[in-house]
Amino acid sequence: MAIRIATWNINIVRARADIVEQFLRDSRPDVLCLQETKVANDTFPHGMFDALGYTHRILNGQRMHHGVATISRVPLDGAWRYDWQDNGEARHIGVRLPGGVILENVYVPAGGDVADREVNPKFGQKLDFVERMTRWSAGLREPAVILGDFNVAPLDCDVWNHKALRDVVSHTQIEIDALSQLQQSHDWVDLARQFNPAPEKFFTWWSYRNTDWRLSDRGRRLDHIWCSPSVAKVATAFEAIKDARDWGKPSDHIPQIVTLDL
DNA sequence: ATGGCTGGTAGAACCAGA
Repeated sequence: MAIRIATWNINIVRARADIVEQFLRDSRPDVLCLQETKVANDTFPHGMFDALGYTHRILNGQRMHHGVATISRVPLDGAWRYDWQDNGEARHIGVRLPGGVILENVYVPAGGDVADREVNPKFGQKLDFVERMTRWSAGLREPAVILGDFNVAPLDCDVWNHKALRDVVSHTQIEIDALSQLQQSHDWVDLARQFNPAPEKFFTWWSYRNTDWRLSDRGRRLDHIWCSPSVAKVATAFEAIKDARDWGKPSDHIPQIVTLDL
């Protein structure tokens, strides 16, 4: 059975009703993992998803900040939520897909402005979050997909200008090393790069502050879909919907979709 | 040209995003 799984940092789900609907009508993924929903669970916009047939929803939201949601038109089994910062922020949901593979939807902390945990506690929290994820991942024994906004662009070709960004949070060596440790802990396969190998440039986020984001193309690849080696063997297609960066009032991130023949 | 924008909240000469 083929299942298509999407991830999208939606940057406030209630502000994006029109483009979420456009995406679901056009692309029809089976499962959509959202990050930065920025809405409490009791005010989540359920109606728009029901109307499109996405009747299975697992939420981990909070008012104003962070928040993830896993939304599906196929039944999901189980739900678990990890707090890798141990500070109550809503940044993770795990579910089990039909067929048994688990799906982990994560919003890694952005990490603030300064790449120094002594002067910027948010940067330390980001590194600690990834380190705790790594400990969890090292003990994981079942086939899995882990995806979402990891807020790290690891490769030189994951940013518009490697030299210009090497001291900028999201592309510093210490973050890249932390993400590499996480990846090695389960031999996670980076599906975007399986289908679009380096050194091809590949971005998933462009700042709102570029007046012509497509022309200046100052992007970064912050959003990722990783999977266990056994799952990577049955990944048959990968799409990034770059046009979504121009839809209506857009998110600054674009959706990506993987097809798995489970 | 790393903030030039955006949305939400509060009623800000603000905050966070990354």
